[in-house]
Amino acid sequence: MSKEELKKVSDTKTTKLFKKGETIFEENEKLNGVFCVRNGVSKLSKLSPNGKDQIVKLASKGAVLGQRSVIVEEISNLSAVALNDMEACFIPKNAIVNTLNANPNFAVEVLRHMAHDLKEADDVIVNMSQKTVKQRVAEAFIYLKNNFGEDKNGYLALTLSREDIANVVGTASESVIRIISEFKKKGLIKTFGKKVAIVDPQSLNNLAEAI
Amino acid sequence: MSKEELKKVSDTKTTKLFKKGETIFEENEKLNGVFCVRNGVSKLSKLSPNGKDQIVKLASKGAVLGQRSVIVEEISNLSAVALNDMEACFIPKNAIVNTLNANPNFAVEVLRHMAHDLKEADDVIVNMSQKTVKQRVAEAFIYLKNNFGEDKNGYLALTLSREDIANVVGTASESVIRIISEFKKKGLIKTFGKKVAIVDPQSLNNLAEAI
DNA sequence: TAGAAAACATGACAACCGTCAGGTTTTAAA
DNA sequence: TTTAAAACCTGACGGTTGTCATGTTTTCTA
Repeated sequence: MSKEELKKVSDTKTTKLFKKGETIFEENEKLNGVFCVRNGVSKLSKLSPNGKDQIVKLASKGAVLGQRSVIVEEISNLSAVALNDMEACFIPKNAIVNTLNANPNFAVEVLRHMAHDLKEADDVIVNMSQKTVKQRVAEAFIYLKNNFGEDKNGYLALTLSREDIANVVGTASESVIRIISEFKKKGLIKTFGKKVAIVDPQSLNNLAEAI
Repeated sequence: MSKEELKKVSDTKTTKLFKKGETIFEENEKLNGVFCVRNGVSKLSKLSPNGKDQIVKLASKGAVLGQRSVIVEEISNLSAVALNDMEACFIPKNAIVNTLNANPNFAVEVLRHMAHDLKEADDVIVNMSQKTVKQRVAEAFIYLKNNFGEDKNGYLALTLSREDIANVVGTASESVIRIISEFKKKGLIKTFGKKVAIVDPQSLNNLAEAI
């Protein structure tokens, strides 16, 4: 969603706080507005019939949660949970709808944003179906580095539990744990508690992209 | 894309014909317009680094090909190939852009459509990552029935090669072949040449959805 | 701070699935 | 119609990955 356009609306709104682990909204919930992330990171996930959670997207500062469902006026197809303490402002549905109608450029802005999301989703589909679990874990680390950066010591700024990594990658947490220890042995990454640091980005990337 | 809105534009355009197997556009191609499917079915696929093609979507009558790329003004992230003889009309980029700006409702219509695609993509991600190949093949047959129907003899109206099914499901063609013969033995489906008919929809559905 | 709960870790094992290799059948083209 | 190519099919085999079981460490809370 357009930062400029949305800023006008969101600046008038108060900020809500969500603690780590708190649910922002659930799957199949009727949303009467969207949440604009000011701070922190949220996981957007969907429950599979087999009872496992699949994380579809990680949303951080600037991202808008629930816009898809609000626009098509459907119940949410995803649930949103805070991965760390979050600040987000709530924008009621009618504010969105009004702006969409009043400002023609706004719709196009939102459209562009959703088109981008759609492309990313296509990429995820290809990765999920064509790559091995090991490749996907490697890619997840690269993604985390590119999108959330590293702390002063070179560790990934966003720390996910093994379980969450498994839910991003679509595998079992045991597999993630095993792959992490394999990557450590090979000198591709290092860890400190739950934190992960990429040691050899080149090799990790080769592994993720290669045949 | 809105049928009403688009109809105004598309009716003024002549129809292009594509033979079975013919390429409509390729990945990384710069598109200067979109294709509106009048007849026939196209596969939209993306090449994975491992050299395999992943079919992301099947587009039939009423679908618009290339709109995502045209809207964000990027080169195409997918390639489009005709699965059978097709009729499609070409709508140049500027016609789209003009209509987007001129008609505020049009943008919202397109937005809704893209929001729908995005939800479907999310579902595909979950299926790909959480279901077994067997479940995905079962689901593919159900999908083909629901979206393209059956012929007078009860066979799926859209006949895909084993290879194409494999590319939809994200597996090897051998696996698809093996699973098809297993489904036949179990009385879930029957085949006639390349054609497939669903014999026991209930059991097939259970298999696709179950734990 | 102690105890409980959650997260992390590792081994064993079987099922799943991709690959290779060899066939047969179907399709398309000469 | 003959021939070549493509598609289909099956078996064998090994690597990958999910599951279960069990133990350790970390985190949370009373």
